[in-house]
Amino acid sequence: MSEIDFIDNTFTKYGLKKTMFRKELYLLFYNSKNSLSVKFITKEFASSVDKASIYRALDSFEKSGLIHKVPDKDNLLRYSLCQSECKPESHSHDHAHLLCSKCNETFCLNDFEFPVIKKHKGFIIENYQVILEGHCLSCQAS
Amino acid sequence: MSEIDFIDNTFTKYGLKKTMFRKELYLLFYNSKNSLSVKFITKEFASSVDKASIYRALDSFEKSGLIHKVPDKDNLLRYSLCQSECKPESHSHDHAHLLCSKCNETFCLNDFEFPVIKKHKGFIIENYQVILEGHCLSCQAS
DNA sequence: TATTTTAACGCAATTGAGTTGCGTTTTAAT
DNA sequence: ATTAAAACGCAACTCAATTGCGTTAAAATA
Repeated sequence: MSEIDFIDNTFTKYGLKKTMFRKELYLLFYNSKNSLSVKFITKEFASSVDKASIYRALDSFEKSGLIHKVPDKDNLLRYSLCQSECKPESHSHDHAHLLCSKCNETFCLNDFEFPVIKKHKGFIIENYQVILEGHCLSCQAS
Repeated sequence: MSEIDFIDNTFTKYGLKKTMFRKELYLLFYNSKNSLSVKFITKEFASSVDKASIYRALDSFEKSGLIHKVPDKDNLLRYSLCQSECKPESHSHDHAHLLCSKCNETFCLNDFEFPVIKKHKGFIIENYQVILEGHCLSCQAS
């Protein structure tokens, strides 16, 4: 299956309208190992796409379960492709995120194991968010 | 020791200038069980204090090790009193935070234990941030 | 294929949290 | 009492993110 067909199928599956820009945006996520910041995406599309369209597309991708928000040191919007199957109303992102304090990049640690606790001192815990701050591989070398 | 004396001592200890507003702000933290948002603080001081002064005071409190940032669902600034002894350049906040998705309140879980991992797949981990989303005690009743 | 419906788009204006510059006031040091 | 330093109020500003609206492109229907 070609790249184009793959995207078409994915968009059909998730009920997304197939516009030029949105297909290219998805491709950007697909070809990227890490998460993408709005700033990066904006640069990538230069002046060809309005920022409002970018924000709306990201929002729509997230709502449909294609991408998910990832934490950012400066509290800016940043997204990453969902690894597992996510649905509009049920994202399952119990994986941890690593924030590299040198390059400021965010990595999804999909295989990071964390003890699941449902209750703590009466609190009912439904969701985890684990952020690990440290140094990524490429930043240790330098 | 009276409340006033206590605040005076604390400010002397942390090298903070004793202004009327800052002492009241500290008292607000001291008398509050949970973390405080800037919005709440602003309302509390109504129009008597400028928002710039609030932001500057919070910043100064944090830098001196009196309060620490806590996560917020909407990524807004929110602070909480440091429990343990913190110093300007060495905050130790390895406790988890609970975000109640009903009342949107944030709680410090100072006694929450989690495994300390220094390395994961080559990443060097220096700091943790654990956020538990769920329901607090008072919101379970309703 | 032509027509209608629906959602995405571009553009401009707006929001709102947080910051900064600056002259003035208050606190602390001398 | 005088001087130095930090905090204050006010206004202007920054910048990410959002919203309104008329236009354009994609999907549904005839």
